[in-house]
Amino acid sequence: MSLNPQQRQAVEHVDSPLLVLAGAGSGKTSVITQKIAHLIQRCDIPPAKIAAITFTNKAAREMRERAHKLLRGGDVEGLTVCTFHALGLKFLQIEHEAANLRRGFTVFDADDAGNLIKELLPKGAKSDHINAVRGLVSRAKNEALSFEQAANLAKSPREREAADVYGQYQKRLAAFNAVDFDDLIRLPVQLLGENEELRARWQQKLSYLLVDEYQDTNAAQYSLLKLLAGSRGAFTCVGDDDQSIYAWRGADPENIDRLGKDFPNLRVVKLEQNYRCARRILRAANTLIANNPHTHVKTLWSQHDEGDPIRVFECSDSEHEATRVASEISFLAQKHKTPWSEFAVLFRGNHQSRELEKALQLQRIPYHLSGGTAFLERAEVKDVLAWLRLIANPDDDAAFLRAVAAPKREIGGTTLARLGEMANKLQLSLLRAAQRIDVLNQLPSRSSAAVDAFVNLVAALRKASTTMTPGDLCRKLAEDSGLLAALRAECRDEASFQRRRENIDELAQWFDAAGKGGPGELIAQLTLLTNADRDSAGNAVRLMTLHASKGLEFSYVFIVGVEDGLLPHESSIDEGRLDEERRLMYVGITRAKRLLHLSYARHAKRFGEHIKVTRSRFIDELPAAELHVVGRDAEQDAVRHKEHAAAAIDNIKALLGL
DNA sequence: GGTGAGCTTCTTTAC
DNA sequence: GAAGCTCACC
Repeated sequence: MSLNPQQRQAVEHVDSPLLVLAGAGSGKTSVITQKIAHLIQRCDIPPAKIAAITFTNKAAREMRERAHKLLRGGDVEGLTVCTFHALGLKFLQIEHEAANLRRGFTVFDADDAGNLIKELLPKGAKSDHINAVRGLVSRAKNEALSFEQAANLAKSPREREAADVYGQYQKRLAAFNAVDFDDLIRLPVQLLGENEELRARWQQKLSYLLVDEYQDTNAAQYSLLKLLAGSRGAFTCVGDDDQSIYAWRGADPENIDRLGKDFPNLRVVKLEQNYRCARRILRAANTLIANNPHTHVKTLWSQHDEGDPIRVFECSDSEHEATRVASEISFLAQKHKTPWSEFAVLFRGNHQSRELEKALQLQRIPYHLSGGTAFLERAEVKDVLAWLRLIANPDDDAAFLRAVAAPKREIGGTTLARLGEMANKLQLSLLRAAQRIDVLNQLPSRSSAAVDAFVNLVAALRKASTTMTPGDLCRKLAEDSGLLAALRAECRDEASFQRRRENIDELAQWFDAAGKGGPGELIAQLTLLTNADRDSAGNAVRLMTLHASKGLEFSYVFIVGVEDGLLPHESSIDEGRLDEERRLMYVGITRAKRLLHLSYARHAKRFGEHIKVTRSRFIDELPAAELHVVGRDAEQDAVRHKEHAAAAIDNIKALLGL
């Protein structure tokens, strides 16, 4: 692993803050991992005092693996490689007292948070409205504003309303002994900002910080970086303004320029040699991104071959498109003897994966859907998690409400409303209120017996939790709560019951593997994970969103749904945010090492209706000379592919002896 | 208090 | 065209 002069500079410069402007495929992960090695081996910094921050868990895992490979053995003991959010969580778990949190506090996921906001708004509020408020609250938090500050800064009635909701929302979170994702950054920033002793201690704890995907930091994350780094400025930020694709969640690429102002001794290194893409792919990417305004001009170049032209598939509809992509993958994999894992299919929205999965299954191509939170969103997994949350944190009302109905135990809306009222009056959480005899006595005898039975069950499990591992607790609770029995009754056939049982078991296994920590700590970590991070993908075609693909590379990349309305997305067109959509396309294109496929459908089904579709304006922005458009005769091709698919079904039937 | 028929809304993107 | 929600009925 040899470094070019710029990369070497980036690795060896440690005397002052460093910003690395790293183009796509310019080897920035190598730079970061090599720099970790350099800091440990040459600068004698203990690994436990180094933190490398990434944006996705997937990226964190990959970097950790590469660092381990590079350093071998115990040299990496204690090294922190995680996301900003995971770092914030770790901080809060250690400093929970300063944050006014009790041990085992809950991290609300986006769903929990959304439900809570919905509750705080007048009943029957439109979902637009709810989302708008939720967005505004989140934005205020991403700017590390307290609700008082947000109220002072509010300009419109809507912002004032949101600030007001923000205040109530925080009160509820505090009552639940819970935080949300945004708090994982905001609270550490607040605490470090106002508590000098704490700040000094953490600055002492961490001697060097490395931040990947720096262009995606928001105001709160930037503050966190500054607070942790302190005046020493012992950090390296690596980023690429052309790959900034998270403005919608508060990322501010201006943070790149801010760095130079806040740290006048900042050193800047540019990495412009691309080691990934064939030249034609790189030319296409450069041409596309040239349509965006730039403050930092980079010119990416590559020593690779020209490569094949970029192929553009015109399809009749998304089913046709999926079938065609699957066929092409099958064909290329055989022709070039390439493992499946060198293929990726990228799309704009998660819902687009369905059709692709169907087509891949039909052609018996192994695939792995990454990103998304499908696993954690399964009903049975959420149920078990709700129980665990409630056991770890008796004030978690959201968990109470889910657990109490999983399975059904004769406690319905009326009883819960009554219980909620009394809990409110007594300023207690639902579970604590339900534990009181005076409260139970106010309920009809049948209901109070049911509630009492539930409370006792939780107490028994809670007691059990002190002597068993979280994994075993998981299994015990699924049994004792009656969840498994209800699941068995609910499922029509044995196979689907087994599948769902396995999901619960997988959760238990995750806890077994996660090792140390009480259930509360572990659930909090789990909440931050997405599907991609749970299991190794093995030799399978990767299916993921364009956002999730950032930082990865594949020999063969297919981008599907390259249509106006999808990519660029409708709402981005409406709000005039085309630049970010273009960067998203740029990210997708630059994932490809050898061959890039773009495809679009001419007809689509939207909300059940058929509509006509125009191909993406971004395709027209690509240099025509690098493109090879295939399948203009889409209708005829669709028929061919349907026949192909039918034949595939026959094959499977034959194999199964049907 | 639980259940199913019929209604609406929904599609960005992620920690 | 699915998932979630409301409301009437058991």
